[in-house]
Amino acid sequence: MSTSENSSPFCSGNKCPCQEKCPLSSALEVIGGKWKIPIICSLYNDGPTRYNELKRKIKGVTNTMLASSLKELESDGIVLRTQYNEMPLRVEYELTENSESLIPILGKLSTWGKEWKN
Amino acid sequence: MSTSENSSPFCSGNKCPCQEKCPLSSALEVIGGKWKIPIICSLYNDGPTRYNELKRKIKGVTNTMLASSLKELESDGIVLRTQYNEMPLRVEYELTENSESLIPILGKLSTWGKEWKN
DNA sequence: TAAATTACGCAGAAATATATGACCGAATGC
DNA sequence: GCATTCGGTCATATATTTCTGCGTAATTTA
Repeated sequence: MSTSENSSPFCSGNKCPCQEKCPLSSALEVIGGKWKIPIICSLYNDGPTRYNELKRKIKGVTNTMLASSLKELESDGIVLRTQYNEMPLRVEYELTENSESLIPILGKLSTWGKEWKN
Repeated sequence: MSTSENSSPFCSGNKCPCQEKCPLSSALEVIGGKWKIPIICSLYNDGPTRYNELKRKIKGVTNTMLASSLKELESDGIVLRTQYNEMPLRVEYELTENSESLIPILGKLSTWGKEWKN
């Protein structure tokens, strides 16, 4: 079987197994880690949420992890941080429009996960 | 906003943010880790492959990681290990039928990853 | 006869991810 | 006056993941 122009559905051309970073691995890095999915899920379910509210909702998360995960999600364009300079300070996190295209994919992965467990 | 019967597309009912393990996180555990995607990708592209051939194709992988990743994928039902008692020993790895439903989802995640990068 | 191939296993080290608990300054409620 | 809330930061500790290098037994190749 020659790896010609016929490219894999998820790896770039015949470069796979991935010598260079394949887009799938990149995508998995964005949503990987212990707390990213719970964060995305919570924001999707409840809309804009303040930091401490998020912390209360996501059981077990620490300040360190919540703050760093939010930062990564923000720099990856999944989460939008909005700061209102009231007193006390109000900061709200929500999903970006860009991330909307990700949700149905996660839904399918979730369904697969359910079925795969039997 | 009350979290009633209206359930999230990828988390189980109103249990999310995930107190119990959500199926999406479970799914991500199956394909997570540094080498799982390259392995799945290689097996998908090239079909049944022997251990050392796989090792040559997946650049940078060590015996420890390749062996342990293959074992996990096998116990998760993604990869099938077939041993032929010839001399020298021949062992072939390939994707299971069960895993076929996963491929198009990974494809979409990959597409998302590509677009997300711009 | 020596070297390479086969499919890995193992111990220990290094790198990365995650957790713990204290702390910040301004404001508010008791 | 004291504790709490706001949204985090920081240093350190632990846990998990991944890497390094070596070893195996049978067999084929040079």
